[in-house]
Amino acid sequence: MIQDFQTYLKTNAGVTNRQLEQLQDLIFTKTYEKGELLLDKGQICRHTFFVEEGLLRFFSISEEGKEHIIQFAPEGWFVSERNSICFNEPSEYFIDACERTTVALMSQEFVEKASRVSPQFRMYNERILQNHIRQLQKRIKLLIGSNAEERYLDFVRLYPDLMLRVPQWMIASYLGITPESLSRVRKNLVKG
Amino acid sequence: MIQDFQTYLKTNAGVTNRQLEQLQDLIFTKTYEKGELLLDKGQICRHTFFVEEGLLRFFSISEEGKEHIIQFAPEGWFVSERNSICFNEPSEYFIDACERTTVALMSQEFVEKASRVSPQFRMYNERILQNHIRQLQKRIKLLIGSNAEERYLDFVRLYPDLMLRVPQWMIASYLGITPESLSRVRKNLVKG
DNA sequence: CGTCGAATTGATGTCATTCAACTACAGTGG
DNA sequence: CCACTGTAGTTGAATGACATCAATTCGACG
Repeated sequence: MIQDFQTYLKTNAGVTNRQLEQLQDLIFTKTYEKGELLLDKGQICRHTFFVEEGLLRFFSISEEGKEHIIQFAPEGWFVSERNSICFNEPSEYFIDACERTTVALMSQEFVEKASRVSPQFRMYNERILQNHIRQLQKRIKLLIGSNAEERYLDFVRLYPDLMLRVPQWMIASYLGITPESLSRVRKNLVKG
Repeated sequence: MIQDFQTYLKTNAGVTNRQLEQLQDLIFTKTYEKGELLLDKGQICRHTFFVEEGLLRFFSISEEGKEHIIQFAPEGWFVSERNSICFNEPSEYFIDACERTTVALMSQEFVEKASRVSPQFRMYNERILQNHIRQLQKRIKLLIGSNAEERYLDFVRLYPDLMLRVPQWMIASYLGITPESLSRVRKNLVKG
């Protein structure tokens, strides 16, 4: 599936063709190979990424060297390191590509100009933030209130397609358990 | 400590006296007694609450009847159920007062008008959202990557004053562990 | 075919939960 | 003023969930 950035803005945010024209010179896309880093820890993050095709992964690495996946971003999703973008601090997180991925790059300049020329964009952008908060809160609720099995089932229900696209150990890392544990959870579900 | 809403907007968001004047008829405050509900599950949330004095608690209750605290809101913090406000859905969460609490009520009408008359307010409001997302991401990182002790230490470091204001079982509920476990974690820290 | 990473499985260990008993303390009513 | 009650917090013993470590299998790919 491909999700063209400008088409997305038109259909979902209600941005008009005229408004888009004014933004043309600030819209860039870029393709990253599987495994390639879009953002390294310590870097200042300059863009919000919109995924047109492929899959990104937003994660941290603990002192013991373990990866913890905070978020997946498939087609039609946004990711960025807000610490870094808003407050000009070095990133605490990594972003890389789980598959060959094409993204639209939204600089702060783009976001500001788009917000100025398109009230629809500004509104939609805020909606995105609100929605993101909802999701994160729900995830926290699951993490503090549910066991591995329930969290896995919720993941499957929410992101059925990701199931098929990401290796199991990444799902385990997203759920906050070990790959071995996830394997056993799955085994239990099949026979149970 | 008291955090007057209008003073807060002036100092932190850069809202001017003139702008505030235009908003006077949309600003209301209300005081809730300890234990009183500000938002019940199933209700539609009509306001974002700004805490002027006291302490609020944003939480859910599982099927087994256990409370899971998603967020605390002491003086100078905002809380709301975004599901409910933005998308007009019945709330999945509760908000209640841990202490006698005075809040400023921001209706959607207020937020919209304030955003119109005060670009500073609009910008600040967006910053609040961005910052909220940062925090939630950090909390998720802790929940999937750290054990009870580390999460507790992080909590103490981040919210030293809350330590003294909320009962231990609430902190446990926030950390995603049982009160008994938290008691043991604390015991270990003292002797260790 | 051989290699490498992903996934499974078993044995064992660790951390947190559960259940129950007990202490401490604040509030209530006699 | 003291007994009664309820809630918070602590502690112990048993259990359960998930982690760890090690061995094996599976499958993709050069």
